[in-house]
Amino acid sequence: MRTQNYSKKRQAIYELLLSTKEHPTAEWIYNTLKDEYADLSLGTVYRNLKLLEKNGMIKSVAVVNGCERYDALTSPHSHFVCTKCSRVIDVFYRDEVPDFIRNMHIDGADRVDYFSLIYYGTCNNCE
Amino acid sequence: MRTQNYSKKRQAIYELLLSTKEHPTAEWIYNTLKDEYADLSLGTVYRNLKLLEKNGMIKSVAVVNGCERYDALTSPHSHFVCTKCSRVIDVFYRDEVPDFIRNMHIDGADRVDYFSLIYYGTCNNCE
DNA sequence: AACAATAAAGATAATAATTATTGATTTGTT
DNA sequence: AACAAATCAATAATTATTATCTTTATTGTT
Repeated sequence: MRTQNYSKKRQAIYELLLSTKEHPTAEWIYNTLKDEYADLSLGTVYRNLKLLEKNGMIKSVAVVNGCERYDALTSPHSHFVCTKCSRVIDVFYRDEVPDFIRNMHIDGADRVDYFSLIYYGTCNNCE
Repeated sequence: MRTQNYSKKRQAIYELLLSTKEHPTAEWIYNTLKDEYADLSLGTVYRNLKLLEKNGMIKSVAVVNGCERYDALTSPHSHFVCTKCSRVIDVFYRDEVPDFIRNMHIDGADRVDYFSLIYYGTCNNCE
């Protein structure tokens, strides 16, 4: 039987995403993995990110400076984006918040599937 | 005296944004205005959007399908994005929501300046 | 283990949105 | 009117991403 994720490189991309809290870009993943996989190509990274996203194994959490940022942590949480260094940090909300937000009436919407809550500001590293 | 916004075209871009709830892209603005301003160029639209944004007169509210969407309504509110037709709809939350969110503790953040809350789903038009 | 079928990859070209450059034009001030 | 600064159009350049196409890797079956 053919499993969903049998290729070495796809597996490496997924595991790298699982192991980091960087919420990396395709470029970052490519640069990180090309030491181990010398023949890796950027197109492969993009292709597999799209594929993993479609399978629900990873999520695109934000577009920062025109670059898509990915996360293998798919449980509901939000993010903080540093407007100086573009760092993306996980934010876990208390249970009440999603309910509060979820009950919002939206005029013109037929069905709400999900929402994205992103904070912007300055991170610790940027003082 | 030279006011901040004295050029005809910049004024037209700003007023168009004020008059619509489309949350348009640069392209949309360009196409809408080029009837009246035959010699308008797309670069001018981009340049002035950046400028108006820097002046705080407009806001970038989301990136939908890789396109930046702008809004002249700068009072705090959030948005609904239709994942089928890319329509962007204003969502006005109760006053408590910002407070509730603002009190959230974010580990790694030094200062939170603002946040963005975006809902995704299907709009009325897309049934 | 070998083979054929299929999936995945690399290399490269193509898109698409946005930004930068440059030289001409408009605007406000003297 | 003349001058300087701001703005613009046109165009070229960037940058992130996607598509194409040929080759290589992986899998299930014999």
